[in-house]
Amino acid sequence: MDRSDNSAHETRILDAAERLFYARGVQAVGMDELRTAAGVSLKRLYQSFPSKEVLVTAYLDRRDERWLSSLRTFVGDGGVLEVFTWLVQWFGSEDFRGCAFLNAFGELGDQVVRPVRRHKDRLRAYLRELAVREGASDPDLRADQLLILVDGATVTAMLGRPNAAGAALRLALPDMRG
Amino acid sequence: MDRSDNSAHETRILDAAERLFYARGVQAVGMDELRTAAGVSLKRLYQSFPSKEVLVTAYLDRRDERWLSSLRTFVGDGGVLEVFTWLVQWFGSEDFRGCAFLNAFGELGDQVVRPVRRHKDRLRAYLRELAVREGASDPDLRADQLLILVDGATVTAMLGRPNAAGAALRLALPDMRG
DNA sequence: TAGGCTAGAGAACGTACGTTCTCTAGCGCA
DNA sequence: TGCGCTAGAGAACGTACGTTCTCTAGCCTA
Repeated sequence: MDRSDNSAHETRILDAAERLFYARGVQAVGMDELRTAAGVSLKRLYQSFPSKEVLVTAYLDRRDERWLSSLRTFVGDGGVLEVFTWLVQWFGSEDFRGCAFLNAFGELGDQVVRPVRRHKDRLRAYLRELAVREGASDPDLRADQLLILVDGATVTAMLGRPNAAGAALRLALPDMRG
Repeated sequence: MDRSDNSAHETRILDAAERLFYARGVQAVGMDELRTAAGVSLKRLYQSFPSKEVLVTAYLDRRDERWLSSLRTFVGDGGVLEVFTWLVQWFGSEDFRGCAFLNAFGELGDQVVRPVRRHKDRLRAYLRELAVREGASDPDLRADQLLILVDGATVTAMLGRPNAAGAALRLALPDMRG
């Protein structure tokens, strides 16, 4: 079995891990259930990821990559308005359950602080780019504020408030109409 | 042993539960460690709270009560500025580790959704009072926005950004100086 | 065809933990 | 003094789960 097959297995494992960990939390999902969902043997699962902790980190890192690049692609040359439009779509998706990174941190604490912080740092860096692009007078403050609005809207939406993204958008762009 | 002694035990148990659950998460703390920290026997622990799930709910409900009444007391006749001043103090406290309710929800999901939602509903109701008091034209929207700012600042502060409360305050009161 | 390598299925192992049970010491009271 | 009640300490039980081990079937090669 060659390298490309191996990474195909890793992909299947990470797909299952993301679906299950995000939907139900890390500790609620056992390695055995994960093996079944991924359709690989326990042996191969442990060959690909030598412990659950390693798998959790890999899950978060890949989610960071994909989540941010989905956002970037959607926003394109746009700005803050497009960010919140993307959030509305995300919040409305069937399996939305808040921020995977905040949830993981609440559950596992220091054990995942590195990938969680990395994700939020990268998100903030992107928001700072947008702040610069829109000509903010203090891009660092603006980035902090946008991060607060994105995370605040996300956790509020998680608990079922329908209009979280809209309310946050009006704080981000107070001069908007509508 | 009479009723008042019993509730003294419950207080000791809830004190230990709050300290340990908040600091390390619910699943990371076993009933045995909790018993030791509270200084009661396992038998009494289970007499007071017949299962861990019941104890977790009681912990959250009591924290809701105390957290909100601490905020209310501090704010007094004041307004949004005082809310964020209180947040700054909270964020700076030694054992701050984000919002106990959001952390519990990330960890336990539907199992705690009732007390978590209850807490956020009560917080939003209080913020709506403040919105009315300050003469907001749309108190419901204003309450949603303040809730987003409070929660957003809390999770951002949890991950180590120093000025979260300040940045949020400037969104809440854009005309503030300083 | 024989031999050995690989991979999968799942049994097995060790540990942790929620919950219950047992044993004993002390105390109130006849 | 003897009896019974209570409470505490911690052993014990059952289960779940992370991780490793075993067994077997198939396949590649000489």
